[in-house]
Amino acid sequence: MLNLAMPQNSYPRPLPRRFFSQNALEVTRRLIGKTLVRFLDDDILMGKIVEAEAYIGENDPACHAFRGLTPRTRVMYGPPGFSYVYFTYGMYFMLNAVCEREGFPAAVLIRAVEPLEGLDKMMELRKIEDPLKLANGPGKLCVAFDIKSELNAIDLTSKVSNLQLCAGKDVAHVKWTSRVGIREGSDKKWRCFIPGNKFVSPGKIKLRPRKS
DNA sequence: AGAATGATCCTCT
DNA sequence: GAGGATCATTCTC
Repeated sequence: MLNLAMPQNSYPRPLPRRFFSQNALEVTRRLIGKTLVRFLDDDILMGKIVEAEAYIGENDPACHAFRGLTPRTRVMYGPPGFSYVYFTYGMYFMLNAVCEREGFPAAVLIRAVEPLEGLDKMMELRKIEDPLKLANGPGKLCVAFDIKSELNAIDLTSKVSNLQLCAGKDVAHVKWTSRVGIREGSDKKWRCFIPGNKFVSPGKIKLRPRKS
C-alpha cells in the first residue's frame, strides 16, 4: 500500500558499514534509538530500537560462537553489517546484526522495538492489537516484522535490502543490565535499553532446569 | 505475582 | 538425542 504520509525520499537512510565495524558494546549502545525498517510486498514496517544485547566472541559463553565456527555461526565471522537470523525454541526467530571486524565473531541481538509505521500489518502478523506487546521481545519482534531464516545473512546496510537498520533519533540515557534468557555469562552487563520505555521487553525469562 | 507447561524444530554432539 | 539469546496460557499461592 502506498504510504502518502511518508514519501519514499524521506525514509531514513541505512547505517553505513563502518557503524557496525566498531566494538560490539559501542554498536549496541548506538543502535538504541535507530530504526529497524522492513519492506514487505505491500507494507513498510518501522520500529525504533529500545533494547539490544551484545554477544561477543569465542570467550563469551552465551555467544553462539563460543563453540567456534559452524555452518550456523559462519555469518558472525563475516563482515559487519549483515544479519544473523537463527531459529530457537522450536518456534521463534531472533534477529542480530553482525559487528566488529571480519574474522571476529560478534553480534547485537535486537530485543525490542517501539512500532512506528505499519502497525496494522504487525497486528495482523502477531494476531494481537496491543501496540505495547507487538515487538517487546526478540521472538515477538521477528513475528511482527515477518523475519524468518530467509533473511539470514543479508546486508542490513544496503538500500535495496528488504530489511535494513537505519538512522534514528539518538537516545540520551540508557541502562545496562545482565542479558536475558542465558545460562552462563550473566556476569556481563551487556543488555542495553531505554529505562522507563514501555516497549522494552519484560526481561524475565524462566530457564528450564537442565537434566543431568 | 510467580511457577509450571506446551508448542515445536534446528543445530550441534 | 539434548537443549535452546522465547512466549502465551494455565496453574497455584
